[in-house]
Amino acid sequence: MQVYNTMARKKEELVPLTPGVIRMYVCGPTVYNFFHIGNARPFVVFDTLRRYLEYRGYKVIFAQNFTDIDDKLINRANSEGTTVPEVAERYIKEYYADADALSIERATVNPRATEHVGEIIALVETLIERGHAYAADNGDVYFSVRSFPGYGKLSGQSVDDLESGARIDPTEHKRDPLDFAVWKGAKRGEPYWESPWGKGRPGWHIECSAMSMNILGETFDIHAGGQDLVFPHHENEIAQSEAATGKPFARYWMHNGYININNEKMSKSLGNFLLVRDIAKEFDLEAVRLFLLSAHYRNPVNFSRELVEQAQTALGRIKTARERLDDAMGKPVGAPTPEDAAFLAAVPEFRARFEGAMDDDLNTADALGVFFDFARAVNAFVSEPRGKEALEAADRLMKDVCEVLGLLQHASGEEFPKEALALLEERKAVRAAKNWARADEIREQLKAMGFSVEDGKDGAKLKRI
RNA sequence: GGCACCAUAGCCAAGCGGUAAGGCAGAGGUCUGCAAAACCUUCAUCCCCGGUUCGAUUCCGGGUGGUGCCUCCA
Repeated sequence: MQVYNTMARKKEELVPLTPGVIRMYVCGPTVYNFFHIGNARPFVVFDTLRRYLEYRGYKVIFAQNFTDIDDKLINRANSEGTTVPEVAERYIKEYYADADALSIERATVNPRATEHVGEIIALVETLIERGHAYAADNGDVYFSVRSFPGYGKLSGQSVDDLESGARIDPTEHKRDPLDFAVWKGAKRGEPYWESPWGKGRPGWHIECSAMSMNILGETFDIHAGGQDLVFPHHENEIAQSEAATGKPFARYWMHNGYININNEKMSKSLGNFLLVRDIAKEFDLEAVRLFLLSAHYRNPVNFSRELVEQAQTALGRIKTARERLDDAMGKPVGAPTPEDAAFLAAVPEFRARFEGAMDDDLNTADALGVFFDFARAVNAFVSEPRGKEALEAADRLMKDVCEVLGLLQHASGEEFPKEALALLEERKAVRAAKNWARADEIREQLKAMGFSVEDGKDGAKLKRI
């Protein structure tokens, strides 16, 4: 599989450190609120990468952190008159609720910064010992950017260019404006941990270094996140980690593009961010997932209600193909036909095309194109009774593709209300009697109840609209 | 100023040297009591100008028009 490595600025063959095992780390949410659609993109994209790697037979050790201590949590706790752990606990729970609705699989590990403070302190101590960090007199500890020669290698910035644009916050005690905090001395009323530099808490960047290296090792395979994390977050992670260990940190850096809202950048400062929780009130989040996968992950995408509606309709196509295949499997015909043989021969071709797309830097847009081609072939194929073998081959590919893309993963065993079923029965009777007026009336009634009726060869089917 | 990115049909979006995937919307048709769903058919020479090449949407140069990072942010 080829993967675009931000560090190399090109696609590279993904070769894991340990054959058969992929160790990957994705920067997770700061849990001070529900997460927004912009957060959702990396979660969905790299969940899909993880699913595909597992489909390919890798054992994937997937770590995604929760940042559960920082200014935003402290502010939230203060404004609510509650505590930081209470805020964190609440939004971690809500993270899982939204993630589940987006069919994002649970990570192998979800480390929390507050559970790794000991390791963070140890890492800071190492940096100080090695001359890469220094304690300021206010209890802060800063990383000395100019002590690490490779600084800027991920983002392609030179230290001198950065220097000219840097600002110095007068409340900080840096020796160099480029330096950044790896440990923050506690201010009055803030949560703190005891450390060799007094009471304080971890800086943001150091958390990810400490957690990723502790869980995945000093060198691991993939580190991923949103494009906006390239600088400074990931640049700083590299500096801290490699300065401390003297070894390469992550081997492949993957970054997803932005989401715009109605053609406008979504950002905290603009205040136009859209919570996944709110989108879920109007749309099936699986449609949102499909929408997110319908463009290549490195390209920017624009989010609008119209586009999600399109995705929702497209998702319906896939659902229909799945249902039609299920129906056909319920009553296979005995002897294989030439059509069966032809279809059976075509299935591996679809699979190969799908894998080819995914192998090419996770080209989910292309892969979806293959999937829709396949769905059409399935729909055409099952318009007549077919042999078991061909149907099962279709079923396996359909399941594999859905599993990799994380579509149609929600349990569908929904029950229709009794009244609806009774109306459907009545309609069957009046249709037999060719009472079309009453039949149409019932169809309207069902529509008002939220169901559509589709008359097929084997009777009518109810569908939730 | 430094570092990157993008420009493909009404909308969204792949492709990136050999003559334009897929989805949504639209048109015609098959099926249907009528619909719906499904299927079939149909719907683009790829921002502009140069260059390289037998051949360019695809490579190079120059424009034009957008965007991002360099500051908390996925």
